[in-house]
Amino acid sequence: MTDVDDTDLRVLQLLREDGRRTYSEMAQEVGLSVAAVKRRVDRLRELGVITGFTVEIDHAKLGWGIEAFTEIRYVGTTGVEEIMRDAAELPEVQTVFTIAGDPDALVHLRARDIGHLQQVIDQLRRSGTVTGTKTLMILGSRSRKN
Amino acid sequence: MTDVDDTDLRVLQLLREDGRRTYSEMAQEVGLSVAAVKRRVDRLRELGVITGFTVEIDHAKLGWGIEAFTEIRYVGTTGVEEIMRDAAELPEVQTVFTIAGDPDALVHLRARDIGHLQQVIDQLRRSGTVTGTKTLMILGSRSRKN
DNA sequence: AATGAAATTACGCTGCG
DNA sequence: CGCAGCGTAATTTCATT
Repeated sequence: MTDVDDTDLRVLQLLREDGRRTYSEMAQEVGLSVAAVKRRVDRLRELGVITGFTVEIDHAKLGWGIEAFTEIRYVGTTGVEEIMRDAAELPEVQTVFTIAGDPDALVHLRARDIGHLQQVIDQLRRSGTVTGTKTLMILGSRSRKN
Repeated sequence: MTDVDDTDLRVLQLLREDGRRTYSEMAQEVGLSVAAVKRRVDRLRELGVITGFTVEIDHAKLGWGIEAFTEIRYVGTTGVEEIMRDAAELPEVQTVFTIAGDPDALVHLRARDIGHLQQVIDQLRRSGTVTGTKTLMILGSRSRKN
């Protein structure tokens, strides 16, 4: 497959913790030169292991305090591509997961308030071939930090 | 609460697209000086709007091709903190979401293969006060890129 | 209070061994 | 992979509105 060694994994780990880490800092951590670390990161990008870098945002602080998952069921003729396209259009949709079995999709949503959430769910239900939804309200979450 | 203006939002958007963008590049985009953009980013970090930066990884390319959500139900006496702690221990657990109602938690998992996934689910079921699980296998996903 | 310009420091990048 | 040199970016300071 792809040959990624332990040093690559350590570099990835360091970048997961802080995606803006400097090469110099990582070089010290893994005991290589700055150039060597840069070459590894470049290579991981070319391999497609690293798909990008991004900022982590506290959406609640931006006034988007509501978070939910909505399970969606579609009529049997609906294709995966169609599901993805429909749902991923809305700005409130964080991620669309297509699922094997039941439900057909799981959509991660963010909204300003409950009213806004209801509006988004209504839009999802209206779009085409949806037969039903079930929404799970998220109270909190914890991602692995280390 | 927090005053975040349109320029801040544009900077956040630029950092969402590429978390390693230079201040110079963003400065040109938003029509401010490099120093002004840096100060805004620093301020957004202090406000807690920006919680960090990270790398986006194609886990399948690292041999973790299996992705799933597992809904978990607990006995009535189980507290939220306990749920978080138990589940977030495992390295296969990406994120633990606590849910209002039924189920009690939704856990985003990654594993190397189906056998590995089953092993992880068994561990979750064993840990303490779990009364039942239902696992949704993820076939694909699409996050909002723009 | 937030900005831009300038100066200093640090880092990114490339070619060569 | 490391080293070295040059260009670019980050960061701090200072002056301005």
